[in-house]
Formats: sequence, structure tokens, C-alpha cells
Amino acid sequence: MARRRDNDKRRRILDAAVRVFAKKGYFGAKVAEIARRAGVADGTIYLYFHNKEDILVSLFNEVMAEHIDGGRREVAELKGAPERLRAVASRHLRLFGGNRDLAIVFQVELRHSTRFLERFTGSWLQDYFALVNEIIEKGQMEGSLRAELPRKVATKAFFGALDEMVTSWILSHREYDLAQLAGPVVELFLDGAGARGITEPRAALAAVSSGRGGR
Amino acid sequence: MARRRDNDKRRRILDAAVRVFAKKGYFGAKVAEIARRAGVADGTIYLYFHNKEDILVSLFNEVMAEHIDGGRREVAELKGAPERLRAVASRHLRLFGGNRDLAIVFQVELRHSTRFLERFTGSWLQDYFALVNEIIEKGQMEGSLRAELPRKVATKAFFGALDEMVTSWILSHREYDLAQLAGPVVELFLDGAGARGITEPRAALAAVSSGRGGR
Amino acid sequence: MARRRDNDKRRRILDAAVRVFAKKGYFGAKVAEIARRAGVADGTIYLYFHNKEDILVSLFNEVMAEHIDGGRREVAELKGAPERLRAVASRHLRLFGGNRDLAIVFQVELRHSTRFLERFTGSWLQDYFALVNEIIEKGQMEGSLRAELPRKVATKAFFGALDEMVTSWILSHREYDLAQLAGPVVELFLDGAGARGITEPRAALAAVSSGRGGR
Amino acid sequence: MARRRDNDKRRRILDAAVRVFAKKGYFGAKVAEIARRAGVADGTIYLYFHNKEDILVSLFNEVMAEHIDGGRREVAELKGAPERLRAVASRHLRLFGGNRDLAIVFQVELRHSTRFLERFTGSWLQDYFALVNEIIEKGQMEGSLRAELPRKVATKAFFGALDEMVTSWILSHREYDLAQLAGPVVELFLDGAGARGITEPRAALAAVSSGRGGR
DNA sequence: AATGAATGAGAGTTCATTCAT
DNA sequence: AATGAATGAACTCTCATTCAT
Repeated sequence: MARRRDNDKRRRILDAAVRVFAKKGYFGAKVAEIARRAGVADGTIYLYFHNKEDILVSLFNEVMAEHIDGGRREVAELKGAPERLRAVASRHLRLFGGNRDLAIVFQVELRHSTRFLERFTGSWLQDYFALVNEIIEKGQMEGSLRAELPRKVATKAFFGALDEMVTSWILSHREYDLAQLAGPVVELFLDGAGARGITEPRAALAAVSSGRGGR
Repeated sequence: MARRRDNDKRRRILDAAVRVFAKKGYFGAKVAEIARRAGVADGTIYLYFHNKEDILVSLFNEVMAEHIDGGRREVAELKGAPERLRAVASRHLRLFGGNRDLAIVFQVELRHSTRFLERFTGSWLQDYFALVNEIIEKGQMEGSLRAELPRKVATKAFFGALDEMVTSWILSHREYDLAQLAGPVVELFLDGAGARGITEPRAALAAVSSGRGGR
Repeated sequence: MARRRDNDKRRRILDAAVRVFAKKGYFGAKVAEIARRAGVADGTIYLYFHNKEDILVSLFNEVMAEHIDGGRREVAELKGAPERLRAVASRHLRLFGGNRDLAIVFQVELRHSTRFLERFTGSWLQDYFALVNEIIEKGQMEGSLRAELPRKVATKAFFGALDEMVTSWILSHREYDLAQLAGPVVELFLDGAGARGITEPRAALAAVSSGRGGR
Repeated sequence: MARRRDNDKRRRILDAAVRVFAKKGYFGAKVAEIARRAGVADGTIYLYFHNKEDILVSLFNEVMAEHIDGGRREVAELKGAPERLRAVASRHLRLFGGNRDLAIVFQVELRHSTRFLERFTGSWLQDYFALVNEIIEKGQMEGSLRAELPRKVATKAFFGALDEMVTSWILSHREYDLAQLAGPVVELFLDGAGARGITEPRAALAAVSSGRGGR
């Protein structure tokens, strides 16, 4: 079952699935159409996947495994949380910005049910969060990130921001380069939206807002 | 009197729908079950809604109309972008934190298809974004937010962060108060995650801002 | 579920099912064809039956409940095992002889799987065997049947003989009255095939055969 | 040598088929499983059999050809209908009693459709009936069986009784020796179940036959 | 002769929606 | 206005059979 001869066929099915899931949605996608687009018979799908859901799950697992692995390797070679976060953001936005159909499947189909969302969250999303969390933690230790930062909230906010960039991009009818948003997003994440000081515009505000204390 | 009964029935159907959609997902939810839970006959549903999707759409429209309206009124009474953003965030997290089923439906079912997501994004999400965007714009004019901030990115990041808080909360098995995350999220949004160190370009400011004192 | 309005519709489905099962066999019968013949929509079948198998099971249960009940009542009014066995045999052969399709379904479809056969045997066939067994037991007590007769074997042999008459009749292309075989079958069962004696032809043999002894 | 290997493979397929048909039923049995159990590839089955049904048909034909042939030879060496019937019954019950899977296939799968039953009845069952019929006819001529006996009915009743013993044995969860029922069945067939009492028409005979002593 | 990956027709069942009452 | 029995289109998955190797 694992080692079927035609590995290319499996790939063709997955590619076709991305296209069809993106266009029709998981429930609207017919297995027969995936088969047709992949150039195989309906039944052939079931030689490579247990069932329709398994196609979607395999898609996630394989794309994500590679994405996170690559992310870890890339991050390991960089110094400092800012650079690392920039790398993660850029990688995230490039992954989806380079393949609109894949983006749609991940942003939309991934969430088509609580059960599915849970499964997804419990597996690779956890890894992804762990990666970001580690970067933040090290950033705090090295002093590039604020020590009192609540890490969990920061991780979710970082991911949530990227996630929303992708979703907005999918739905936008203007064609723009998703990846170029990596810089602004990371900058906003690092510097915040608030103004600061007088000489530099942020200074004054910084004085005011500094009273917030502990929380 | 007849009108009153009608509205009550419509309300019961919507309430039942939230519960069933949250538990089974939109596609897994059977109209018959919604009817059963609402205590009406299957056919009665169609006296109040055009079809299954219309139930979900009506749900969104009505909840959101009230949510955004209330948000606008609340924001109008506050001064300064920071306070306003805090109000929006708090309101957002309280809405969902107070009704897990509603949260599930909004976080999950809302996104079950590109078509649905588009429809949703094109209507009230646009309004929501407009509200946040206005707050940011005014914040920039009044000087509380950085003038060079890219507004669109900031709006999406703000929403994305809140959105991810809700999604994580739904999936978390620990019971915690979602609304209490409003403060940290807004703070992070305003101040950013980066430290204001010496070797960093923002060194001078960091020294100033450390004196910021209580809000 | 139990009390649906149109009881006639249920009957029509069962009648159609007998015809279709008889012609095509259980596995060859399509639910759609049963629906068509019953003059209802495909889905309607499932308002009255859980699934395809339930149609067949219901058919058996209902026909048999009535058949055995009637048999018990008829037997209760008769005196002596011979008369009673004659009544049972006659009833059995009339039931199937009067409805070839029903006979086919019972002789053939009933046995299409071990699981099905077991289910059937464990329920009404057991009742049927019990009825015959009781008749034999009383016959032994009243002296009309040989006391040393192994009752279980006799019961099975009696049923097996009737059963084979029905099966042969179904497969025979000559049209003959199945019910008229009741007399010969019961007579054979009671008197045996062996010849007896001298004055009456059986006498001598009886003497001879008596030597067969113990075995 | 090649021939030998072939025959062995064909035999392995048939053996596997008996096991699988018995366990799953004809329709539930998958050709792939038969192949797996036989230790051959799926496609290999089709080098030895035309199709799935042909496996079942071949099974019947081969088992039955040998069974009836052996029966004829055995019968030819015996004298008198009683002994011959006893031989047939014993052989019948031993065949199945010695191989539960084979019994299941013959009792159950044989009857899975009218078409199949007809085919089976038209071929070897006819031969089997002919064999029994001949024995009875000769028995009538030699005087051991009642001359007025309706031969067809008697043949069917004899077979039906044996058949039911096998079916009951398959379904019984108690393990008992099926072959030992040959004696009782034949005795019942020859002597009948009826007592030879005083008030009964066969009174005189009964007195005689009572001397036959216990079985 | 043997393999086993590929085929593709086929059917049971569900369920949103309708409409006669 | 309300009912709920009836509808029937639609779709996943299975598996006997084939055929290139």
C-alpha cells in the first residue's frame, strides 16, 4: 500500500485535488472530477488514498511537513529573532503566494469542520506554533524581544496576522505579491502600531503608554 | 401577536441552527435536526428561510449587524485610537467568548467555501475592516499611531490576531476567559514585540519609553 | 417510524419486493426497481424500511408470524398427530403453492448467506420446529406415533421433506398443484417406505426388517 | 511437471475458495481474497477459471462428480434397497460432516439464486435423484419397499430429510457427528413415524412389527 | 505462465426541499 | 401558518476483470 509503483500517479492525484478542492470546496469536489483531472480512473484514487478525506489530509501532511522542516532549517542558520521571524513570515507568504489554489485549500478547506480543524491544529499547527514560540523565547533571552511579552499571545498574534494576510489575498481581486507583505507584518509585529516620542514621532506616546505597568 | 409568535419561531430556528451547526458543521447538519431542536416541522423552516444556506447567512447578518453597530456606537463615545482598539478587541472577544457555539460557527462554518467566505468578506467583514481602518486613520491624525503605518496591513493584522485568539480558544480544551486576552493583544499591537535596546536602532527611544508610567 | 400514515404504501413495497427478489435474487435486485414497481420514489422505501435487507427481513417476519400463528390455531382444533401433521403440511404447501414468487424468495433468498440463514433459523424456524415437535410429542403420548421415535430427527425430516417439495416445485417447469403433495408426504412420513408383511404386503418385511436390530 | 504444478495451483484456488465462500458467502467473497489465500496473484485465478462464478460451479461439479460416482459404485456392491439407502445417506452425511466449510458452501451458496439453483438441479442433483429413484424402484420390484409408494415424492422426501440434517448441523452450535444420523433417518424413512396400534387400521401389522425391537 | 496495477460501471442511501392537507 | 410524508438527484466507494510487462 505504501510502495505502489507509480509514484507520479499519486502526485498527479494530489495536484488535481488541490485544483478541484480550491475551485469547488471539499464537499463540492467530486472524486470523479479529481480522477478525471489527474487522468486516472475513479477507482485508481483508492489505490493511493483510503478515501476522499485522506486525499485532503495527505495534502496537508505532506505540504506542511516539508514547509515546517524547511522553516526549521532556514531559521537555524539565522541569527536573532527579528531575522528569524522575517524568514518565517516570508516563507509562509511565499508558500501560499506562489500557489493560489494551495492557499485556498489551506485557508478554507482546512477549516471545514471542527473535527478537521482539531486534527490539523493538533498536529502540524502545533509544530508551527512551537517553532515561532522558540524563536520568541530565544529572542527574549538574547534581548531582541521584550522580556515581559506573553509568548503564547504573541505567537498566536503573529500567526493570526500572517493567516489573515493570506486569506485577504485570496479574496482580493487585485493581483499583488503576497510575499512582499512579510516585511511590513514583521515590522508591525516588532515595533507595534503606536507612535513614540517627540523627536522621532514615537517618543511622546512612549512616555504616556509606559505607565501600563504589569497587567 | 401573530407577528410576535413568528419572530419567536424564527429566533428558535436560528438558535437551534447555531447549536447544530456548531456540533455537526454546516454540511453535517441536517435541516430536520434543526427543525426538531427548534420544535417545528421540517417544512416550517422554509417559511422563514429560503434554504439551508439562508439560515447560516441570516445568522451571520443578524449577529454581525448588531455587533458592528454596537461597536460603532461604543467607539464613537471613546477618545483616542488605543482606547477604541481596546474596545473593539474586547467586544470581539466577549461576543465569542460568551457563546462557544456561536464562535464555532463563525470561526469554522463561515469559511466552509470560497464562495461563502467571499460573500461574508464582501459584506460585514468589510464593514468591520472599515471600522478598524477608520480608528487607525484617526489615530494617525491625532498622533497616537505611527503615521507611516501601512493601514491595510495593520487592519488585517489586528483582525487576524483577534481571529486567531478565538480559534485557539475554541480548540483549546482548557477553559479560560477569552475576553481577558483583549488587553495583551492590543498592547502587543500598539507596542510591538521588539525590545528597545541600546544597540538596536531605536535605542534612544527605548530609554525614554521606559519611564512611560501608568495608564 | 412505526406508525406512518400510508400503511398501504408499505404493503405495496413488500409486494414489489417479493416480485423483484424472486426474479433477480436479493443481490441482483435493485432498490430502485422495487421502488418503481411499488410506484414510489426511491427514498420513500427508506421511510418504511431501514435498508434493503430490512425489506427482506420484514417480509419473512410478517409472512411467518402469520403462517405460524395460523398453524397453531388450526392445529389446536384438530385431534391426533396424523391429522395435525396433515394440517401443517397442507398449510405449508398451500402457502407457497399459492404464491410462486413468495416461495422462491423463501426457498432461495432466505439462504443467501450463513448470517441470514442463522437469523432466520434462530427466530421463526425455531417456532416452526417447536410446533412440529409438540405435535410429535403429543402423538407419542397419545399412542399414534411410535414412542421410541427420535423427535428431533423426525421433526427435521418432516420439515426437510416439505421443504424439498417446495424447492422441486419451484424448479419444475411442469405446473402442478403443490398442495396435493401434502397427503403423500404425510403418509410416507407416518407409514414409511418399507414394505410390511404377507397378507398386507408390508407384513413380511416388517418381520424381516425387525432383524436389523441394534446397529 | 508443468501440468502438475498447474493442477496443484487450481486445487489451491478451489480450496481457498471453499474457505472464503464459507466464511463470507459468495457475494461477500472477494476474488482477491481467494487469490491471497491460494497464494497466487489475482490475475492468475483467471487463467484457471473463467470468472468468479466458474469457481463455484467447478467446485460443485468436481465434488459432486466424485460423490455420485462413488455412490453408484458403492450401491452397486450392496443388496437390497434398505442397505443401499443407508449407504447413500451415510455417504451424504459423511461428505459434509467431514468438511464444514464444504457443507456451508453446498447448503448455502448453492442456493443463492434461482438461476444457480436451476443449473445445479438440472445437472448433478438430477443424477443424485436418479440414483435414489433407481434404488427405490428396485426396492419395489424386489419387495423391500412398498409397491404403491409414489417414487418421486419418496425420492424428494429422502433427499429433503438428509438435506435438512446437514443444514441443521451447520447452524447448530453444538458439535456432533453428522454421519451418525444416517441410521435414524433411513429407519424413519423406511418404517415411518406412525405407531402400529390396535385402533389404527394397521393394527395387525403393528403387532408384528413391534417385535422388531429397539433401535 | 504469472503478475498486480489499473480500470470503470454500478447501486445503496441521504437529505434538502416541496406541497397537499 | 403549519405540517411531515414524499420526492429523486447525486455521489462515494467496491471489486470483478483486464492486460501490459
